[in-house]
Amino acid sequence: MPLELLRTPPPKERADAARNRAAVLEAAARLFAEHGVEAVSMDQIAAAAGVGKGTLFRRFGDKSGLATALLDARERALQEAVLAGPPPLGPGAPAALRVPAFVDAYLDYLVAHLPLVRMSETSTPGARYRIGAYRFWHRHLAILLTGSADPEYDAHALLAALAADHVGALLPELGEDRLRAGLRRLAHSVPAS
Amino acid sequence: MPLELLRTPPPKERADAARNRAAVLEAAARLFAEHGVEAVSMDQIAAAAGVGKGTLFRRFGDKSGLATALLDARERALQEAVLAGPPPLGPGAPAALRVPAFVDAYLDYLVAHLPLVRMSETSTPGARYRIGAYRFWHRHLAILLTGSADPEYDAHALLAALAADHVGALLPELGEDRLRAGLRRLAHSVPAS
DNA sequence: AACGCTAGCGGACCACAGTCCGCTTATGCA
DNA sequence: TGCATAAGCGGACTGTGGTCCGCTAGCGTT
Repeated sequence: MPLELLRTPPPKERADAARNRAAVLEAAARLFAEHGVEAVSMDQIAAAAGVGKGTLFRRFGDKSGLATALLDARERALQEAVLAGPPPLGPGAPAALRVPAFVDAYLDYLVAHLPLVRMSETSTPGARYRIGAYRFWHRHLAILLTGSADPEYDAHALLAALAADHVGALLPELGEDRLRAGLRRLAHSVPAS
Repeated sequence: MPLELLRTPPPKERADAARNRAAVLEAAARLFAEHGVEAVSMDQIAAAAGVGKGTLFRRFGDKSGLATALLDARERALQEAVLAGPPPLGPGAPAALRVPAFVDAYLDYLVAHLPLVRMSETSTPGARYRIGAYRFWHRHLAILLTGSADPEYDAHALLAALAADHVGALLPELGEDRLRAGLRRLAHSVPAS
């Protein structure tokens, strides 16, 4: 789903469109919370929002786009904490501390919203890598990993360990603490290579 | 998809069932090669194999199960090379060499069959981690990584960097050589932590 | 206030994955 | 060779994601 569907575009939005968008997001949030992301169909969401199916899809592209839109506020908060928040997550701390801090914070975000993130990442093959947020995190990490033989690759590798599907599978198997510890070690060892 | 659908089970298979299985695999291989995995529907495969849709699904569970079955021979060859082939991929070499050798060999396998592996891994959330082959590779790596603070976790982390979706996204972006180099560095640095 | 233009609407429609169940037929046994 | 049984078959059916296009109504203009 193209980025302009997720951020409000300069050409201002018509009043009914804005109303519908809000209604859809509200209905989706309610239904997802109530029945689980997987169990709710787009038809149901459209009906609950009092909106046609076409509207739903034109606005959000597909189901994963809707999930991404619902996550947008949360994700943006994390992005701002990284860009301008207090260290070590924000700027001011050495990279060796900022990388683990990011991994930690992102894991928090992930466990708090796993089903939604999973939906937003795994609907279509490669969807994760096309989302704007992925590019943001990748860029952030690549900059912190300057000094590695290939910061770009290492950033991708670290993010692979933070994929929703991966974390979702490991969480029940290893438990959150062990997962977090492993991730921290990884965050520590990757840039050292 | 349960494992018993993929390996021939002890209670021997009826003759027509065997014929149908072969016909389906052959038709699927041909259609996939001809039009691409994504572009072929289960209906088409059933029709081309001269078989009912029900047969198709009873035998292979779902589309990802069919992909897995098509990969089975290749994957098993790799497994045998790891279990009993010449070092450094097979036993006899030190773990510090066997891990990169595995990563290398698996990447070869992956680039040779990306669309099929992708289908087998990403059809359903978490599918990858339920396939028998994943467990095999995980176990193999965990044993080689004895000495790490958490071999189980590190094995998962290394496999995350070998996920079909991940490799599929990085291949066009970084190119195969850079990807392979990064992977090798990762294979080298992970157990050291 | 009336008008025209176009962004936006909505639900009929399509293709596809996956299920179900009454029928067929291979197989083991007498 | 004929029979009984259940493994196997196949295609009609369902629910879902996603598309399409003729109609509606918000908004800028005069």
